[in-house]
Amino acid sequence: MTIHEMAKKTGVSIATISRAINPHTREKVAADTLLKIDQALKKYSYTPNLAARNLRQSSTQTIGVVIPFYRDIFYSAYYMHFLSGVSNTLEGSGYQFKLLTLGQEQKWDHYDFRSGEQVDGLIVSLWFRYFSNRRVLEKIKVPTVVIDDFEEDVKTMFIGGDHVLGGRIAAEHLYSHGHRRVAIITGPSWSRDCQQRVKGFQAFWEQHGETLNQDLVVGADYLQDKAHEAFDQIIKTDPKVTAIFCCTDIMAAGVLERIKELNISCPQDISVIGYDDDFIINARFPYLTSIHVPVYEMAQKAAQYILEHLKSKKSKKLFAGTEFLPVRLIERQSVMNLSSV
Amino acid sequence: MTIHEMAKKTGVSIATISRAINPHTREKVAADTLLKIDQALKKYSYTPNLAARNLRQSSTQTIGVVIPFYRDIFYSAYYMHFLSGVSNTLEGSGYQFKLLTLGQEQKWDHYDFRSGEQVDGLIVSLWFRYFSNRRVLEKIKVPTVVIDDFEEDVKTMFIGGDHVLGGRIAAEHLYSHGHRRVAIITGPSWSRDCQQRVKGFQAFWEQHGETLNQDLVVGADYLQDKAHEAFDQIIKTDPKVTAIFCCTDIMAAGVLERIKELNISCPQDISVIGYDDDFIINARFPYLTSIHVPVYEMAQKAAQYILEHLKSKKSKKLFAGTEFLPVRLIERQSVMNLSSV
DNA sequence: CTGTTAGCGCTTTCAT
DNA sequence: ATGAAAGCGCTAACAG
Repeated sequence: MTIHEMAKKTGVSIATISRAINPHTREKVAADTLLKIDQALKKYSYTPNLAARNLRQSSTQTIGVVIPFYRDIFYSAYYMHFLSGVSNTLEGSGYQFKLLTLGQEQKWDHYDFRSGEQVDGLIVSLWFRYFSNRRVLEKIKVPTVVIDDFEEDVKTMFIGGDHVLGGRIAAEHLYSHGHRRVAIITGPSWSRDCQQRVKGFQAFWEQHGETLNQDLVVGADYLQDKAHEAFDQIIKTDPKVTAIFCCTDIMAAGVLERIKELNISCPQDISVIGYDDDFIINARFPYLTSIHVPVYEMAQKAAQYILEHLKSKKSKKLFAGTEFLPVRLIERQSVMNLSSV
Repeated sequence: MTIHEMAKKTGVSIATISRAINPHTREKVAADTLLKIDQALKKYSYTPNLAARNLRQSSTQTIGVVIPFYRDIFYSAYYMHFLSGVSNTLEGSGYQFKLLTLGQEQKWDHYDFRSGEQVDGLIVSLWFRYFSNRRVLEKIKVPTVVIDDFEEDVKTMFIGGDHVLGGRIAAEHLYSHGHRRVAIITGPSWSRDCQQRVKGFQAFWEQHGETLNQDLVVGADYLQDKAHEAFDQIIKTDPKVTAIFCCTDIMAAGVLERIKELNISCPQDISVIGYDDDFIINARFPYLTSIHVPVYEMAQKAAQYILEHLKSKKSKKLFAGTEFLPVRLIERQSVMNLSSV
């Protein structure tokens, strides 16, 4: 069923059919003609050929979602929340989303991010620096919003969590619970996210007249196993540490495991606070106090921005800006209140 | 950059450019011309307009993946494995995949599953009967493979787990560990999956001269909470039950919770065997013996079938058939060996 | 080996 | 309010 066939069936021209099937031109066709056409459309269950439409309009009505596609990452619920957010805001907008999975960086080159090509807009998750190649981002020619981590000098919209705030919140929670000798387990050095968390934490700490022993800020590369060692090192450096701020739930999980191995207990002997509010980790250690990052909302916002930009075709140039959404503390039972003792 | 512009730049015709950019026609172009063209392509970073190509070839080079998109479901790792499987087999095939999320059934009507329209093929997950609307499936005009659950009379390819086998394996495991008084917690009555599991279990049981008290086969609607009640009912019916086969890990989790509440222990006091080998549940109850369903492989196979069918354009008609992949026991520590006592 | 040409199905001026 | 016609960028059949 093409538009031509429909024209023949109804005895009008293809132009009229076209007007009838496009919401914004429907009013230009007479009511009775419309009726006739609609009936025929239903009768022959006609649907327009999108490729033709896309070609003609140089747009695809789909926005691409780029995420790294490795087992470990993907199985965290993080991207599920992310996809839900995108999906739900796109629903009913007339836009679809297409998942562009990103195995190796080289795959980027296969995509050509021009308008009307494959996608009209893009939401890119740059959780891992590995993938955040400026050269690639600069090639993109459609409105893009970057999630999670960004390149300072690339002009795109960025939406992320306010991790300075997160670090601050963690610090405050520990501080208000009477902890003074604390340690931090952070991620790899390139991780801007972790830097921010640590920064926020330290800022609070110093503002309250405490000094943080820099030897107690140890990295564990986002790795659960490495957190074991990090914990050992911390304990060796200062056996009297009462709390550990882990920049990632996965590393917190490592600490919790190690703690169990060593037959000491959390929070009685030592407090732990995580970051990410990771569903999976939370299933294993349902008592882990953590900082929740609003991925779902981030995704929603990202999709909304792109939608708005696409609909108001005023400016051709890509928008830019950064937005940091507040994170919040999820208090569970892994932090001991020392003050009340 | 269009093909015309490239033709002008290189001084050849658009036909030659077209030949050069399509792998299967490259050999028809002279080596030196090819060189010249390739340089120009790179220089101007030309990429063909997919909409035009799709229109011309009536194909989209993308296959659609339809999954229900509700928070609870989506956050189980099940669909992550599923997507990984699809993604990985599609990688390098020239096909992309597009995630079609399915909120309300009505959304189906928005999609028009004709070849060259939006997708060239379809992988549909019908985990929930709710979504499996025959009318809709029959509308689909591209090669389709259905995953998880199927309509008996709709002619499509189906790939699922062999759940009769799964039930059998569970039964055998319990039996060989000396259990004779057992109960089953099953899903909602419409669930074909659960029916099969129960069927397999019962078949084994009867083959070994045992009779299964039908009052001990209770439903819990796939719900964790309802499994609490189901457990209570079982215990009330027969306090001497030694093992429970749960048709779903999520229901097993409910049982495990209830057991803990009642201050009895698994497997010492009662054995539990789950089904699905659910990552999330396994994080919480790492000792739960369960039946693993090879989702990843199912997805791979589904993608492969579609790919094959698409590449050999011999038959236009959709293929059909059913394939049940073997499931396997993942033995952990929730089943007590009564024989060795 | 290369070029010319038709046309995929649609939207959109421009006439009427 | 409707129709005629151009053309989006590409591939494939045909001719040379």
